[in-house]
Amino acid sequence: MTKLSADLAAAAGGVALWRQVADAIRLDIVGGKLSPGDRLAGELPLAERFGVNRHTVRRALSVLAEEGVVRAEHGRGTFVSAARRLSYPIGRRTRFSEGLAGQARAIRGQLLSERLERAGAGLARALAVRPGTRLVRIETLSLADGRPLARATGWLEEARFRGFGDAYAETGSVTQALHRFGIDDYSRGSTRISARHADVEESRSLALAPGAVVLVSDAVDIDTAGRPLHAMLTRFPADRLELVV
Amino acid sequence: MTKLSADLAAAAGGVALWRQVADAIRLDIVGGKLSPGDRLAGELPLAERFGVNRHTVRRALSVLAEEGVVRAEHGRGTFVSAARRLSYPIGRRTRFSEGLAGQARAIRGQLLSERLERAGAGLARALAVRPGTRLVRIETLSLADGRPLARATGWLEEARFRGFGDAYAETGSVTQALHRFGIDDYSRGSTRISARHADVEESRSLALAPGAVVLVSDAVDIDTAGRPLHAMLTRFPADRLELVV
DNA sequence: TAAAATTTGTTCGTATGTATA
DNA sequence: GTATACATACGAACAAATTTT
Repeated sequence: MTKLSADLAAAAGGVALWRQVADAIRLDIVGGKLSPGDRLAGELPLAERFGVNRHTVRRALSVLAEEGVVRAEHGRGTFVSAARRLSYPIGRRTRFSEGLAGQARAIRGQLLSERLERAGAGLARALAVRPGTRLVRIETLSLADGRPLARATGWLEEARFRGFGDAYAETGSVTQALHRFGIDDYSRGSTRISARHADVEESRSLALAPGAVVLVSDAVDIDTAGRPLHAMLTRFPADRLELVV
Repeated sequence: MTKLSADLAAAAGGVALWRQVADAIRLDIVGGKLSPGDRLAGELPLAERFGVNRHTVRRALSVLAEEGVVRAEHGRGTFVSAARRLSYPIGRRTRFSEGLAGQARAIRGQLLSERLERAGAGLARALAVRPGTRLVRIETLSLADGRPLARATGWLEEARFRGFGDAYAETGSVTQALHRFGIDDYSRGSTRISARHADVEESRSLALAPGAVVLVSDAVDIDTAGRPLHAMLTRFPADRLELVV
């Protein structure tokens, strides 16, 4: 492991050292190098490894402790408490709850808000409608065992899906809400994946560590005839979830 | 757009305000909200929009100017110079250069280093070999029109692919290097996608903006019989590329 | 049981970076 | 450009809990 002090302090101007150290340690944990129950190296060895002061390591560890990723025990050491990332499979038949079944118990989605919107150029192309078409827009949050796993924005044609938000709110699932509108089966059209820093609203709703990274999936679900049903922009916390293609 | 000062300064401790402002503006550009040639809002309106001091906006813009994303013209304003993200298609037939053909002209890969390694538990499982098997490990960098687009680490069984690094160095392409070893066709097995902050080495080799986000693809290529050929861990700059499934 | 070594926790001081007015 | 307030990072010491010798 290279030193951070000389290299990173210069390389990553604008990002505090304690945050970089915290990110590096969290990566070891969610990446599987360290398992729940494992004891981390001592504060001094860690400070040595990253080339920073012990205070800087302590601050990083205290942040990770607040996140619930590690816990410190006076006189004994610091231990890993959280587990590794969940895997969310993406393919032609992509279903959120089914994909995570077996990895988490209680998976449910909640409706944050619903409103009407006119299709702009991009959405019109994605949904194969004329620009200006009335759309239902829903904002949702999905949780697994109480932990936020996805923050999504969805758009559907209002003419066909008036009241979709209510259906989602009651069922907690896109698949079941679509079922209420007579869609028995659907599949995934395209999925575009990118990544960036979480914005303010995402940090809050996903209960994210400050400055965290989100995976962004920009996707369209289509019916069996290939017609677009549902465009969505989903943000996943990158340290809790990975996408499997 | 919400204010950053009150919300983010508290929410994203450890990340300087000028960096958050720079990231937000860069996102508008690579996300397509602003196009090359467009004029950015003035410094004072921007300061107002983000709820920060004008000096803070100036620092953000000067960083973006150093990256080559915008250029400031004395007395006229600040203009967008860089283009939006490239799209890299991922599917059963995934080929790096083919996937980007049409979006960039000169695409080539260069070999950074090659060495021998013994398979650990994870690699052994991915390549379907016994732990301890001798592997060729190659470190590569791919560029499109001179801009670094991917930093990859690849592993292949040494018994079959001795000298793979040389073949890659000469051809600049995995597909062509495999061809030299008698592999006429191959396809993509699994692909796991995650995201995180770039580490020191990645920041350097990909010429990344400090504190940047990388998309990480952990994938295995298989031959027509379904046997694993090539395990790879590829890091893409999230603000230059998106993955399309 | 007792002493020594480890490890986390706390308190000073000082220098530099960040952000505002 | 200057001044001010706060966050960041380092260094040295000491205290308290725990394990090892």
